[in-house]
Amino acid sequence: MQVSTKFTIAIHLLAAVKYFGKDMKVTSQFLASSIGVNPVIVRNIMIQLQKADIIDVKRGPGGIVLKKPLSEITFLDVYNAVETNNDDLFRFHENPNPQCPVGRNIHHALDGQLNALQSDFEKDLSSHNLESVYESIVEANR
Amino acid sequence: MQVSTKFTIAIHLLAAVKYFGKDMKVTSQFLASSIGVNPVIVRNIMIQLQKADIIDVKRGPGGIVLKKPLSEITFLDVYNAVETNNDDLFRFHENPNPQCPVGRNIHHALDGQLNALQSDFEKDLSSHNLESVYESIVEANR
DNA sequence: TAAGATGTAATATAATATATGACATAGGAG
DNA sequence: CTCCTATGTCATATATTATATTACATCTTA
Repeated sequence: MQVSTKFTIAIHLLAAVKYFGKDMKVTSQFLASSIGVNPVIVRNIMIQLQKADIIDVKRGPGGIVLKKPLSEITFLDVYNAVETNNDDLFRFHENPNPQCPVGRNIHHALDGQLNALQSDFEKDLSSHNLESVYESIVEANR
Repeated sequence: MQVSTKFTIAIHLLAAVKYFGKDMKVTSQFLASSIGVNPVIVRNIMIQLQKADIIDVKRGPGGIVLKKPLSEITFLDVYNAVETNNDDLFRFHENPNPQCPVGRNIHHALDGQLNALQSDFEKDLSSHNLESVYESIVEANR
C-alpha cells in the first residue's frame, strides 16, 4: 500500500500558494502546470482542502487563500483532508471462520494493536508542518 | 490508502499455526478455511513468509513450522514480508514542473520528512509482536 | 510408487487511482 | 448590468492493485 499522490500534490499546492500568492493570482490551471497534473485533479483537491478549512477559494476572478499560517498546518491535517476514502489504516480480512477458535477471536485479538498503530502514525504525521517545506523551497531558490 | 488484508491474513495464519501446529497437520486448505479466503491466497502468503525466513514449509505430507518463537516475530517482519510491491510508503507525484521554482524543489524539500515518517511507521510496527496476539486468542478460548 | 500437499500459471473481477473533456455557474471587473 | 474568467461538477476512460478461482505440475514422505 502507498499513500496516494494526492497527499504530496496537496502539499505542493499549499507551498505554491504561499510562494506565489502575494505576487500573482494563483489558479488551478497555474497550479496544475507547476504540479504536473490535470487541472481537475487540482480542483478536486482544492475542494477537499476547503472542506478541511485549510484554504479559501474565490470563484470568478479566482484566487486561493490560506486560512492559517503554514506553521499551523500539519501533515496530518493534509492527510485527513485528502485521504477520505477509509478511516481505517488497516484493512481486515472479512470472513474469518466463526467455527474456528482462532478465526472467532482474531479480530478482537488484533484490533487494539491496529488502532494503536494508527494512532501512532497519526501522531507522527501531526509532528510535521508545512512551514519547513516552504522554507526549504525558499532556501533552494536563494 | 489502506494496508492490504494480506497483513492481517498473515498474522492470522501465524497465530493459527502456533495454535494448531502441535496437535495436527496444518495445511493451506485448513488455514484457508479458518481465515475465510481461497487456499491460493494462503499459499502465496506462505511463500512470502518463507522468503522472509519466518516459516518453513514442507511439501509432500505438508506442514508449516514457525522458524522463530512468536515473541520474536514483529508486525514489521510480517509487514515487510507481505507488502513487497513498493518500498516507499508515500507515492510522489511524478511530473513536478522543473521550470517552476516550487516544482523544481518540492521533491528535495519533502523527501527528508517523508523518509522520516516512513521510519517512524516502521518503528511503530516493530514495537508489536505476535506473541500477544496469540495469548489473547488462547485467553479468549479458556 | 502412490497420495497428498505445495508451487505456480492463467484468468477473472472489483476497487482504487489517475487523467481528461465538457459545461454550467458564480462573482469580480469594467 | 453584463461579460469574462475561473471554479464546481459530471461523465467517462485507463492503469494499477487487490482479491478470487480453476487447474495442474511437482515435490516429498509414507
